[in-house]
Amino acid sequence: MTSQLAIHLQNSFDINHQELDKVLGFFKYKKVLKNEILLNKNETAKHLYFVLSGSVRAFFIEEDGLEATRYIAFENNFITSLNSFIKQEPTNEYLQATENGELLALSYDSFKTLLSTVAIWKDFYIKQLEVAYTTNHWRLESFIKMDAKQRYDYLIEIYPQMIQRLSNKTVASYLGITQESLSRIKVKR
Amino acid sequence: MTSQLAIHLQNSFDINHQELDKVLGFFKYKKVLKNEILLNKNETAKHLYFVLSGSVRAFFIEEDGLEATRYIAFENNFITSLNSFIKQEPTNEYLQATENGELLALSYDSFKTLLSTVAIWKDFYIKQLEVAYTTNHWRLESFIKMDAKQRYDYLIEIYPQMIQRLSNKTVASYLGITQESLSRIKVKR
DNA sequence: CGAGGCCTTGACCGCGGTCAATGCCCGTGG
DNA sequence: CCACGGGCATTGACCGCGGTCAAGGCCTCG
Repeated sequence: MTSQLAIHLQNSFDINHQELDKVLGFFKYKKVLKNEILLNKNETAKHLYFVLSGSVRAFFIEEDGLEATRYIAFENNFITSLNSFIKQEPTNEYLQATENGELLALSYDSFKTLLSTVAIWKDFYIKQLEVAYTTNHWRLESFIKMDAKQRYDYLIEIYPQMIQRLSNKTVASYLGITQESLSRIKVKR
Repeated sequence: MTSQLAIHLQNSFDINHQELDKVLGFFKYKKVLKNEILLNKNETAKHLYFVLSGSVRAFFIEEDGLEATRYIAFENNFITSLNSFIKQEPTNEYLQATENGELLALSYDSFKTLLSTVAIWKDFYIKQLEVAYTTNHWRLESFIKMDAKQRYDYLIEIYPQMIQRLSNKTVASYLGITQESLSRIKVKR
């Protein structure tokens, strides 16, 4: 089950077989059901997940009870509550499977071990941080310069799978609007 | 002039004198005037700046001509157009001094050299990425869950210097609102 | 087959943007 | 040193996007 991750890593890094085996050995397979919670608010993120199939989202709940989705990881992407994972402090967000699927989980301890024992793992981590930063940066920009309809149109262009595979409720919470607004936007196209 | 940076690095890292000297040697001193542009849209970010005094902001211009400020660095903080710097691709934002001040500039080539020759520099870079990610993450969250007045109140609490030292126009563009709205918010307090 | 969650539609409203006018501050040059 | 000009701040009138509340229909799953 780790071959999918192996391919992913080899595509991104010049990693030799020894290193690869050592890295893969630390990941644990995990099956998840739609709506299953992987991490709760106020807990500390103890795992970094690699999505083999299905999808996982990170979201937080506002005072008024509305959900806001920060990030959704599909196949071959990593996800965790990064702020919490980095500092090993309690998180303010939830991780939840948005479809039935399969994951590979890397514990924080294993992550640290890899950082200090496998040289290339530092480069991997840097790459992850760069991607996470870039993604977030782009999202912030889109929130500032686009209205809801523009964000929706752009999402269709960039991540059509998000609209196809997820509920309107989840998509709306990712766009930062209510279900009702999303519903109205869709008829206007 | 590099002693200020030396202190900053020693506070954050277990860096020895050899490494420190090597690192400091790559930074170049630069005096800047208020409103001076350090990087233009469509250029590639060739430097990472450390702010000795004054402040520098990163902003982009929306289609309608409105400015949106992404980040403002005060004393003892680093700034660049990170997406552009990482990939050495053209940026879509501007870097501008918001006060008269002094900087230390590290070129991209020097940065790469440090990454491959000074082991601890990788840790420095990881730390920078983590901080940049965390800052951006927090900003995105504040845009989603707070209205303009709440963001302003929070800014006063967290970065009072921003309101004290910068023009309303700049503060408004950082809050993602117009000058007029900021003006109205201030009388309401 | 029943129940609860999701989606849609309508009525209403408030936050923040737009446009415009005026006043103020400050840097620059005669 | 003063006069001028341009950018910045404030205030008012107006409006539109998107949120809120409510009702009704549909789909899914137990």
